[in-house]
Amino acid sequence: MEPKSPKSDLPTLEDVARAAGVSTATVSRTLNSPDQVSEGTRSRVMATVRALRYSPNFGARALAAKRTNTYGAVIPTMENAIFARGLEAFQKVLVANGATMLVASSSYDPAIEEDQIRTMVARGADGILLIGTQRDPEIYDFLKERHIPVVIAWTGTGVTALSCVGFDNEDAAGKLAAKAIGLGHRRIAFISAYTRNNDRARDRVAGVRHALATAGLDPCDMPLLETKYSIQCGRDAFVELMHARPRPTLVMCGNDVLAAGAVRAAHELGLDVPADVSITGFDDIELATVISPALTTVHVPHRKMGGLAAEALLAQVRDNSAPKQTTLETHIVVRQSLAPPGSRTNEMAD
Amino acid sequence: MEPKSPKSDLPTLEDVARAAGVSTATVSRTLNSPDQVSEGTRSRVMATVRALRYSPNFGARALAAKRTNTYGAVIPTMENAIFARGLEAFQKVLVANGATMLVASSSYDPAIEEDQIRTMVARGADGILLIGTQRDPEIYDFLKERHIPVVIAWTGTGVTALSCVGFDNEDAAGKLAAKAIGLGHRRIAFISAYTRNNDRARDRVAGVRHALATAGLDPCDMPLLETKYSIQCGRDAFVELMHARPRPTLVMCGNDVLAAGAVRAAHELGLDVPADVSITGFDDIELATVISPALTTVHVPHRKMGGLAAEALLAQVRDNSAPKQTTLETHIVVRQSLAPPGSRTNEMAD
DNA sequence: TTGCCATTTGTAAGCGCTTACATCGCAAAT
DNA sequence: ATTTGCGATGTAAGCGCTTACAAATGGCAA
Repeated sequence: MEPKSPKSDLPTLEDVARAAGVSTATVSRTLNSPDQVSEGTRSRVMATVRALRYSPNFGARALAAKRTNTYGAVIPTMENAIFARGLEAFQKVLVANGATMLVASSSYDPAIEEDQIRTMVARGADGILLIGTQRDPEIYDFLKERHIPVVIAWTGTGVTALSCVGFDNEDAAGKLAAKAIGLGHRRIAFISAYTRNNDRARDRVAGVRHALATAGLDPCDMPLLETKYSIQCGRDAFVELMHARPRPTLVMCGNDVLAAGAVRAAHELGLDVPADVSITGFDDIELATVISPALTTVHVPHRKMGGLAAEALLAQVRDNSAPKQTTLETHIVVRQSLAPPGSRTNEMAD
Repeated sequence: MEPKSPKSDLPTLEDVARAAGVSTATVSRTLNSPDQVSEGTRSRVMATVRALRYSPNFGARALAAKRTNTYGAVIPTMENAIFARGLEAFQKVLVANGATMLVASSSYDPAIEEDQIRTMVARGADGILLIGTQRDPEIYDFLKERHIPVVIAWTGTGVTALSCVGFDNEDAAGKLAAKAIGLGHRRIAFISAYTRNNDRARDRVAGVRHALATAGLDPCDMPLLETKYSIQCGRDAFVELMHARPRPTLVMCGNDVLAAGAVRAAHELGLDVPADVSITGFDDIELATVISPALTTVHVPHRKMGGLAAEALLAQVRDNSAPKQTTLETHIVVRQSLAPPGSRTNEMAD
């Protein structure tokens, strides 16, 4: 009897093999492809595995199999309900398929994002979830060179070589604007998240501009304020926009959080929503339903997007299938914050 | 046959060593403990690393070093702003220290949580973040046996052998209740998250009961409804509680989300908050500030908690330091939803 | 000069697992 | 009876890295 490793380490594949009276290959096979092992051997090995409370060593497995069963998600921030929702769904699907999720947030900073992506790859992620398409081409090359499957979420436009699960931000925003224009709004202002590194935000603005143009209005007349993602910022932006004379009859917001801030600001200014000014959001998170008036907004299927993204990624990795583009439908949710422009709009000034 | 193994042609440590004219050990050392290598060699090796765009293989490194630099977080759900906040902070500190975060959510299900914990360990997590203390002792044994450092967040009571970064849920809820009682409230009802597997929720209820008793009231008289974590559920619970006669003058809620639902229900019932009925929350998430009336609630330093949790874990792993218990302070945030019981409380019945 | 020590670098033994390939039985086919 | 084929199992070669230990080098006190 050879003495084993001096310290009481965890049982290894070899320990199991010895105890079960088979080779390590057989143990490995019963764990990874049970159908290649005969019924009898399989149950004997499994019993031993349980008896020894064996659990495969992650590093060794990753090294030998060149697979970690781990997927990375790089998102702007978890503190944004839309990403939290999507991530939760992404993670659920991963777990249901025996995989695990790595998460990193970039705070909307391209440099940090790039760093995080490289870290994910270095950590052996088998695939990566990214938000939006806009980023340095170099990082795409890096990913391609490393053969790391990628799925882009939150946008569906302009993606060809990669998988994506998104929706048409421009079209959705355009439709909401068109609806508002149909209600009689002509003086429309927009509060957007910073568009510099955010293709979704940019697309939404573009959609509204396009709707304006289609209705014969000049898109350049639309006051546009860009700001950070927070209720307070939405509030401040709204106050500033309300200084214009004549005032806008509608303030569209790039997301529900900014819209919530706008609604609050309106209250503070003594303006009634929607009688004095209409406000719209985008995303349809719970927040949109609890404020008063509740927000008319665009519903985005965040959970579905996250879930499908995981499936797309898994398919690429496990079945080595080709990238696939999926576009999801959005729809306008009509609540109380949008109404035809009211009569009090100008009289109440000052 | 050509093995289509994806990441096959990446440079290895050995490639770098050869190109730099040194041994693999030297390259490894330059990467992991640069101060053990002479200036000249170090720069030469680093240059080669950059030239070859070398990146260490994660599996090999984990196997040889028995470390992954990866930490797991097992939380109830990311769709809850309080956990999202905490996680974001946790992750940031990890990244700042060169580590990566694995995330799994349990949906408040102990069986799933246990599974996720085991998965994290199997995935080679160097440490794990857990929410609350209540779970099968067996899983704690498992963690101890595997020598996996753990940090418990969200509660600070009753933890001794493990690190924790939390606050006193019972005390905080008790103080808020005491304040309400001081304002004159006697008929207090409570809407709680399910307490069965949630020690935080249970502690909050206990705190209120304790305050009641201290004020000479019978804690058993307090109507208590347990429900799921959602605005809608808070709404339904509130409606049900309002059927009582005489009606409660204050409905305390175990968290802000339930409170937001309660406020909405009050509006629907034509009740003014706080004139007809007061409502309080717990957590102080943004939601508390955007609804009207804004919620009087307990502020919990979620981000700080997440950040400190990461530091506690890192300290245990890197410095092999002993578990440490940290208790954070909470404080009551006074807004508009709590006021002395009003005169209309009973008259409006019927 | 010699000896000793500190510093720098090299050698090589694993770490625990997967998997290509070899082997072995045994039933079906010839 | 011999051959063939195939499923089940074993053998052993790595996978790419870390690190204990050995070796080489050079400075300096004796």
